[in-house]
Amino acid sequence: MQSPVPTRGDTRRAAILEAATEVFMELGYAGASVDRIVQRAGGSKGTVYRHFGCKADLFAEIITALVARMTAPIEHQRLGVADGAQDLAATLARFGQTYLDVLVQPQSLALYRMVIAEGANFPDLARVFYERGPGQVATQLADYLGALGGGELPAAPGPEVVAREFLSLVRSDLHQKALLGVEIPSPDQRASTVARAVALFLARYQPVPGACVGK
Amino acid sequence: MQSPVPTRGDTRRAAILEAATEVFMELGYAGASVDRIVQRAGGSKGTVYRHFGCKADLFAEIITALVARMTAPIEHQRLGVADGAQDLAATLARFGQTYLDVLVQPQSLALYRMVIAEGANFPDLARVFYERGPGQVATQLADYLGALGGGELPAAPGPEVVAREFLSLVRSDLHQKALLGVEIPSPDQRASTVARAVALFLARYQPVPGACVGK
DNA sequence: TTTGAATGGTACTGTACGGTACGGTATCAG
DNA sequence: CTGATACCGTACCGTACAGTACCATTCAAA
Repeated sequence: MQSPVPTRGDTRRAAILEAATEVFMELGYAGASVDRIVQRAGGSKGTVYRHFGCKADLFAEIITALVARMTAPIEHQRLGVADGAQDLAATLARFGQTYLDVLVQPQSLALYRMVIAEGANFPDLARVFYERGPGQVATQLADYLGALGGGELPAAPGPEVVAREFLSLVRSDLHQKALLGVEIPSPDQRASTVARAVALFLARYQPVPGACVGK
Repeated sequence: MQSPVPTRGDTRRAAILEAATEVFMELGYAGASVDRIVQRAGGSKGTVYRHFGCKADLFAEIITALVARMTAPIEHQRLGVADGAQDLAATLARFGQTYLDVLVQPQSLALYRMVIAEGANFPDLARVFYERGPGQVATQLADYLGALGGGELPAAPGPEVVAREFLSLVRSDLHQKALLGVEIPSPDQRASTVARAVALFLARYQPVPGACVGK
């Protein structure tokens, strides 16, 4: 990938990225000044512009890095079909819990706020954020559900739609409230929300064998 | 309420409010300059400051007005229990459809973006927005569901939680995608999403009489 | 018609920002 | 040791912004 021994430039670049990430997450793109970033990173303004060209490019690089960092714990959840379908409930619960925990952590909230706030000024960035972030998570879950086969889940609307339904149940309104700064949900709240999402989801898509399937 | 014949000050004030609303919704709070608002409203800068004091106060007044305007079509849906419970599906569908249509219209999206973007700088405003906006809608639906009685809906988690589950199903990920500017959902998409939300919701909470209630 | 308040137009102040220029200094390869 | 390159510190430029000051004009009430 890259040289194992970081040059001086690499160190400086990393320090600027780290400081800028913090400042951007605290103040947003418009609210963060380059001078403030330099102040936290140490060093000089010219170095920032030599490495990143302009404030917008620095921002773009940070956002894409943050998306990857945010989705990492979720993508790391390898949704194996081999476990068998009777573990569907447990798998969904685990996946949903990780998803929700990631969503409401402060860094994710700051990232969401930045992308939503600057979406009009950085349309490409907003698209990349969605595709590599929420969209990717939905696709991951959809692939798992699709691989389970039609035996368990009715393929009526396609696994993508079903996956998005589940994820929206998991988000509930906790994500919205957290985004607005109204309330950060407690771990208990999150756990019970996930549990209810799984129950509601399976009540529809995994009827007990022998039960009457409505309509 | 107020004098039926508007004074000159009233008309001027209204014109400024209208122009400022447009500019704020297009450019956000930080991106909108007072000069730009004056340019669109006509008149002079001094008049703006005489009527509203400062930019932040003007913004606050506009946000609260927008919340009321946004929720009006939803609150206007009087959820009557008298219709009987067999119309639960139709009621939910109608309510959910109105809710989703309102959510993805450009003005609502602009409002959400502004509040999320400036939530850190206007924490009180964010709280008011949530309580009088999404929170109020959820309460409205919860009151209806609660009034239906335990016969139809198991009061297990309380109607508030159940209402929020339904609304999150209706939002699905359409609201998120629209907020990010990735995709404005078509009327067909919205309708089918609402239909699926109702079906999924009722499959759990309104089992066909005589059917086996899982667990 | 007169009088006082509200308005329009414009110029202004102070400040903050993104970005650049430049001289002195540290780092590293040859 | 020598040269080239990157870095630091700082000063600077142009611009944009929120908010104020001032005066001529317009409006509405008496």
